[in-house]
Amino acid sequence: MATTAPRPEARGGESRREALLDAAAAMFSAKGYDGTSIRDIAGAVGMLPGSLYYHFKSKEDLLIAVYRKGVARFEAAIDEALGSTGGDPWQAIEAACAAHLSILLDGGDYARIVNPEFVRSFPPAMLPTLNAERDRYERHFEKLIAALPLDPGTDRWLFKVALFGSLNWSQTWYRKGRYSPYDIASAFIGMLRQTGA
Amino acid sequence: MATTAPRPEARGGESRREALLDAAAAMFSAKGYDGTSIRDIAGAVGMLPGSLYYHFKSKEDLLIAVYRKGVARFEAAIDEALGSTGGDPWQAIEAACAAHLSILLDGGDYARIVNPEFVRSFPPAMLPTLNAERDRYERHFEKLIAALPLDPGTDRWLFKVALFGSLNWSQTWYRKGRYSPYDIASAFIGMLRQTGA
DNA sequence: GAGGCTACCAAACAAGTGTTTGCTATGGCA
DNA sequence: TGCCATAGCAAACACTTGTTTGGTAGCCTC
Repeated sequence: MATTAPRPEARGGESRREALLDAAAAMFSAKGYDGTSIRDIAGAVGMLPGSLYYHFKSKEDLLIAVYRKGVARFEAAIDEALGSTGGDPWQAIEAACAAHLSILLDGGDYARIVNPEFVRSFPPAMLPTLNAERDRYERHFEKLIAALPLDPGTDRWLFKVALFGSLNWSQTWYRKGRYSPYDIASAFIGMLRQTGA
Repeated sequence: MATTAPRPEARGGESRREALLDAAAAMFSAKGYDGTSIRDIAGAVGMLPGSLYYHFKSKEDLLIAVYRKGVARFEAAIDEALGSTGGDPWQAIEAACAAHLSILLDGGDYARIVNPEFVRSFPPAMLPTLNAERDRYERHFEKLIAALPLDPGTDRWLFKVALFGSLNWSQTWYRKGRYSPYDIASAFIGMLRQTGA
């Protein structure tokens, strides 16, 4: 919970804003956007509700900031994963999937918020802003899929949504222990791999 | 919206309860559980908020009733689909997937509510009740997967969650027109089918 | 035609919501 | 020493929420 905050009581500049973000991410992911009140979030960092409005101009503004941080984590993870992969396209996409899963499943509270099905519970007015953010991320995968040697008849777009479905759905059933993110990525890609091999 | 209601102004017995369920399903699926108020639902059928409590003892009670109807639609659909299939296990699961998708994507408002990611936005106390309902449904698919001739190394449980992920995720991207539920089921099973064939 | 059941109205209740406002203690800078 | 931005407190505002309560019009039955 307490990140590496300098001192709790310090009149600390950027760290207070960061603490609010952490608290918001934790409570949004645990109780949903509507289920979390400004009072909850402010209270979690020892602040009064009104004071939060010094740092964020609205509750929606706070959510957007949390969401952006979430997407950034995913992007950083696959950037790193793709940096250390050879030229084999199947190996590349497996690495990207493993990175995606490791953030989705063990990436903390920020990651849980990026799930589109979670996003549906947000105020509809925010959807365009948030989706644009996520679309950019998904384009990395489209490139990787374009490089795969698939059967000629395979619809690559359907391939993408099938893969993304399997990956993102794992949030629903995943529990720590039995499978690692890498196990899952390897198994899923294995099931799809026979195609054209 | 207006189903086949007898007469709007009728002091109608069971049909009024049904009308409330329809309105609740529509609004829950459109604006979420928290985003929908008792006043919205009652107003949609020309009722005052307090009157709704004659038919349902609480908002949660109403949600459970809607959810039950949703699950029932899925079960009826695959029961029917499996009734008219031959002995080929791949054909059977493809038919079940198509039935599942046709309800998920074109089955109206009730179906949208059954999605586990949607359920996460409900009051946590209701989760056990709702999940038990859904687990029973998923067991149909486990049986179908058990009958598939897969590679020896394939983890059938992971196969199930991968397939379910692909299917249920389609709610996120599906738009009427381009692909039919049957197209999607056929393509997804096709991608997984090479295994052991 | 009296009683009771069904289905609903009308009005309120208490609690919680996001947000605004006015004010103040603190610390750096000139 | 005086000034000003920072960061937050304290208290209220206007509104919405799920729910309860008391009453009542219409119908069916005896």
